[in-house]
Amino acid sequence: MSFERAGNAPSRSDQTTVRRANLGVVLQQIAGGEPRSRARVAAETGLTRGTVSSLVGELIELDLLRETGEDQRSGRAGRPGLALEVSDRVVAVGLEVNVDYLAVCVEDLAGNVRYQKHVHADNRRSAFGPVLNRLARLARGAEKVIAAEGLISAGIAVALPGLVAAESGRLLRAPNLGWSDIPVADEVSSRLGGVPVRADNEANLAALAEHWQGVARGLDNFICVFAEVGVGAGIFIGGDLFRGSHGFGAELGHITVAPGGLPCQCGAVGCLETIVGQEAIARRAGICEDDKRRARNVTRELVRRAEQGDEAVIASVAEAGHALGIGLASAVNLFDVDAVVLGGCLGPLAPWLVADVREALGVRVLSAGWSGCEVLVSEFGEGAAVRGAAALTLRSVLAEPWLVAERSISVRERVS
Amino acid sequence: MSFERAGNAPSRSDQTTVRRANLGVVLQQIAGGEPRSRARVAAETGLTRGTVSSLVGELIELDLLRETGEDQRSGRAGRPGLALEVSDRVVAVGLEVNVDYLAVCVEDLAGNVRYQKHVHADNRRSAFGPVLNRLARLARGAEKVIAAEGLISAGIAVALPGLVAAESGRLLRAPNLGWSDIPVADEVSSRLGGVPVRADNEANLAALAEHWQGVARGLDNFICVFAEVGVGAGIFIGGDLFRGSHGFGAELGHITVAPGGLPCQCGAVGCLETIVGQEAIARRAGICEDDKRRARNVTRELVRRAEQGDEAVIASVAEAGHALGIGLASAVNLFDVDAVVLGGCLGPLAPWLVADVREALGVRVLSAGWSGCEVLVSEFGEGAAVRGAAALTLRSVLAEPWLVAERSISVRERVS
DNA sequence: TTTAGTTTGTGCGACGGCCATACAAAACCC
DNA sequence: GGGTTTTGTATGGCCGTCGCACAAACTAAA
Repeated sequence: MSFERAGNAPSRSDQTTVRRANLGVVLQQIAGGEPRSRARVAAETGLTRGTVSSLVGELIELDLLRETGEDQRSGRAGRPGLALEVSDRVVAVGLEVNVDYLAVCVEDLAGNVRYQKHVHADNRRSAFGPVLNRLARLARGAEKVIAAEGLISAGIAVALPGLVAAESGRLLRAPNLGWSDIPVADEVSSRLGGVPVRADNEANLAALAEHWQGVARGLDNFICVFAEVGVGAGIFIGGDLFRGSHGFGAELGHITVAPGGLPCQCGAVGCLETIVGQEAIARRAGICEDDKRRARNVTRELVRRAEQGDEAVIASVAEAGHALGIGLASAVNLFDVDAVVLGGCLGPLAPWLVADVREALGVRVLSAGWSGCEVLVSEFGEGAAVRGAAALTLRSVLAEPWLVAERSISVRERVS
Repeated sequence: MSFERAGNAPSRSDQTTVRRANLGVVLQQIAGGEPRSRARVAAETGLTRGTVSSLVGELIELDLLRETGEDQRSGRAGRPGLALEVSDRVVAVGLEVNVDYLAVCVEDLAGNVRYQKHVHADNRRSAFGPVLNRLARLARGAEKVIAAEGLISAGIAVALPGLVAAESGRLLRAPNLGWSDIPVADEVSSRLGGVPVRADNEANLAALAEHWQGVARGLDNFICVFAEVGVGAGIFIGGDLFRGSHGFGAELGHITVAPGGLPCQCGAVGCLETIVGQEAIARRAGICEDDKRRARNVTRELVRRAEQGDEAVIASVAEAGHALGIGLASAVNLFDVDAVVLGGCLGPLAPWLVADVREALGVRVLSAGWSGCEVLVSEFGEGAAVRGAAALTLRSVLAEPWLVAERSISVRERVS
């Protein structure tokens, strides 16, 4: 008790703190745009050319940067600089467990997808053991590719459709999978020989993906709605994922939008999820269980019918858009974000609901007159969450480059 | 364009960065609890005793710390340490403009109120010029006290009932004052001879006060509802005030809780403010304009009648509690905070609405099972916002102690 | 009273980081 | 080809923390 620090006071600094911070600054500077020379990085960051040289040297040593020929700035006087780019050798593995599929991807620091696999599987009523076994098999496939191409894995993360305690990687509750209180990160880790594994909510990771390589690139404050069966959201504040005190934040699906409405699984009444979820839309549109089974993918069926002009579907989707707009307006009034990204099944359905969302936001957002809140549509298909899982690791590499040394050592030990 | 840094990348570090960070760490450590010796600070922060000695020396030089006799740890072996405490000479001035009063306070780093004044004034339809003149007169009174007692002013901040752009200190819109787009910070500053002045929303500052010296001490994540005529909120996330992208966040009053409800001033329908605001409660309780004028203070009248068992009032307040609970549940589902603080007129009315708020939160907060969200009642009366205005400056002194040198120099120049 | 043991605060040299400066290399311009 | 400009590196200086040593001040025990 007597040794705890008051509040969340920042901890002490040190010369190594300085070094680490500057390693991050330089790396992010170079990763954040086109290739740059050392001199340009120095000018942009305020560091000296000499210091940047030293930092870059260390980052090259760590395989995080590489020199790629000359800077293309033809015509100007002076010695040309050597272009520095982010390395294509350091990669991260993303995994995803969802209701009807499993997925892997391997992505490098530059944002290129180096490997990808997506397998259908009805996980609704499977026990977690066999499902995680299959997931681990996918992961080992990815590791084989990584080894074959001589890449360096910086870490593994899993996207999960439910409430996740991000620090421990424990899945607390996933109603749509029927799982509860499962230490997914540890389970996956032990199946892969003890490599460290992280886990997080799919909506959070989808938001991360949108920020990393999606439509929200460059936006530091936005909300990413991620609707499938349930409705989740990932919230970016100040360039970082907002998780709340306990990591249970952003439960947009359980905002009350219809106080006298339908009962929700969560025990309350009139939650957004009872109107906007895939199932809810399908039900209102008169799509029965048989139809769903035949189509295998509810969203695709909805899109098909909407394209054919099915009025019941179009009306149902529009109703979802309206309710979503109301819920989002509350969220925007609270978070004052620059943009809202519609993801998951809302992407394909966007043509029939964006207008309603925009209208509701225009009317209900208090600061609409000062700061318009854009409505963007995700361009990832089902891949947002896996991509985000990889991005989780990649972002932490950029923020804390010095950790790569430790990470890659542990991997090398494992391989040898 | 070519010189902007990618995203919100942290800027470069330096040895001075280290020094400044550690000055803050040491100062906050000492300010955050009972008096401590240098050795104890060293043990708690991880710094060396030597380094702490050096840092403490500089902080004493800046008048931020002082040695107060010996550490009271009788009985233990060894040389006793010299107790270090936060100085009582550095103070901040808080100002407040509200609908029916103006206020000042002078508070020191230890949280003691050194001076305080509260004057009634109907600012509803006054032009801003005369009102700010009166406010400046109050501020000069405070400055006189500061000079007389040999204190050092670290800054001035103003609490305002409306939308404020915190960086510029500009009041964008205050419906209840009838003001819009007024550079309050600059106006007050020029009336005080050019001292730097900041301005912020009253709800934000009330939240700051609750965190600084109120019921939310030690809580890093909470929402402070601040209801008077309008309903605002200040949100603390990770130990800091959350302002959103443009500083227009936390507009809890304009969350939709009754989609088919009453029209709101803001143009939307069914906003929380139409049910929970002072006027709304009074209207439902059947308190007419004459009653209000006679009582001069609507809240006190409501409390009086509720204490006498007036059923219309009690029902109206309970209805407000219910609606507030619904709105807060949405906010808690999004922000996942540890606690909710009821402030402003909700403090006195708490006995007749806390139960309803608690119940609504219990039912509607998704994570209620894992992490109970406490409902706390503010103990500040009308003083929360002024105290918060002072706290705004005091907190920044703790976080950035080295700035005090510059600040106090500018003040000394002004005085001489 | 004396002695040993413990804790505190300070002084000194070392180490590690960045900055300023100087300098060679590699382009462009005339 | 010489002058100019820009890049990248090497060197000495400055600053801040760390580790260590030491005197001061107190407790406990002989």
